[in-house]
This record gives sequence, C-alpha cells and structure tokens, in this order.
Amino acid sequence: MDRTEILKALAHPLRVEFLEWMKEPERHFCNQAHPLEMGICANQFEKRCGLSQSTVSAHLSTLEKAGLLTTSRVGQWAFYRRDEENIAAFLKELGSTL
Amino acid sequence: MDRTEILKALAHPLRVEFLEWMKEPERHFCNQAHPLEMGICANQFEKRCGLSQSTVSAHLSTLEKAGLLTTSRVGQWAFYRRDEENIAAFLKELGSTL
DNA sequence: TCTACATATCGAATAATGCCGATATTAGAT
DNA sequence: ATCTAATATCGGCATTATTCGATATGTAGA
Repeated sequence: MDRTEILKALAHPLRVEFLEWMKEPERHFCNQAHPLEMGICANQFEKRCGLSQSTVSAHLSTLEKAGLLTTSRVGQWAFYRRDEENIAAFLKELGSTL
Repeated sequence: MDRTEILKALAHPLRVEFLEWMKEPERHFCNQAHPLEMGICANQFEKRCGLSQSTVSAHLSTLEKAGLLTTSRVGQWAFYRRDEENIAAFLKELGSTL
C-alpha cells in the first residue's frame, strides 16, 4: 500500500530472495512437511537462509507489514503466502511513477 | 546494474521524488537558468527539497552510483539526467523476478 | 592572481537496521 | 496440569544511513 514502506522492505536482498523462493515453492520448499497449498511455513525460511529464528521472523514481519506477504496461523505454525495482488499493484505503480 | 543497490537507492523517499521530478522537468524545474536539455542542475534539487547542499549531493551520488542517473559537468555546474535505459531495465527485471 | 560560486568530500552526531540470545506466547500432546 | 514445539517479541550490540557544518576542489570572472 505504501510505496516507501514496500521499497524499504525490498532494500534487503534476503527479503527479495524470500519473495523469489515463494514464486516456486515446489522447487525451494519441497521438503516441507505440510502441503505447499497452505503457504510456506516460517521455519522453512530459517533452514534455507541459516539465520536465527528471531531474525527470520523479523524479516517475514517486515514483508508482511509492507503488504507483500500474508500470514495465516494454523496450529502452532505460521504460513506465509505472497500477496500477488499487492505485489502486482506495486509493480504497476512503480512502473508508472518511476 | 546491481538490483540490490538500486533497491537500496530507492528506499529513501526523497530519492524516488528526485527521479519523479525529473520525469517532468518543465513542470518542476521551470526556473532553472540553464536549458533543461542540459539536464537538471544540482542546485535545483536543493532549492526544491530544502535540505543542505552536502546532503543533496550525497543523495544524487547514491542515485548515480546505482545507475539511475548520469552526471555531466559543464563549467562549475553538475547536470543530472535520468538514465532511462537502466531505469527501464531495472523495472523489467524487477517485474520478472519479483 | 584573487575572489566568488558550485559541487564534492570529510568528520561527527543521531537515527535506523540487522543480528543474536533470551524470554514470552500460543498450540498440541502426554 | 505439564511438557514440548513453533513463533513472536524484547534487550542489547554492531553496522549502516541520514544529516549537518566545515573544508576541499574546481571553474569562472574581475
């Protein structure tokens, strides 16, 4: 929604990677215990990037607050999905204003 | 050239504004002493945003290092231009990877 | 050459980010 | 109720970003 907040969220390469990984879940998260249709489980990002749990949680939170991801809690897990609508809207807006 | 560097450059709202202003020079820099075809003189940004000369110079430098602007010095002045090729290439790449 | 002007760079202060380990929160299982 | 597991939040520290004034550099004109 807020262009500046989105651009700040994208200013960290790891967060951009998260979004890229999520474009091809079957490729990058094939070892997930839960079905990929539920979204990507937070712990998957930890395993994949090697940073601490709290750091990864903060990055995911940044992406969510920017509107690029949505969260849904199922049991003790947090599943994240790309918000394709907002992503597309942002790209469109950036393309026209930049 | 480097996507991360460009995204970092765009993470500051003022720098995005600089790029936007430069899309319509006749609208935002109509009081420039030099012809707009030469580019936008560095001091124009100062006047328009109210920040100090050194700060504005640093912002312009950031945009230039990221490849979003080009500089040309004419006499004692520095003229900046949008690098439309790089901007378009970045937008295209971002659209396909994001 | 000396002076004035435009811009870049330096040094320092403050704010914001990124990272971690530790703790809190919440859910599921025993 | 207790224990375990997953995630979020907190406190602290290191790094980076932002801003300024002061200084350096480089150009133009008297």
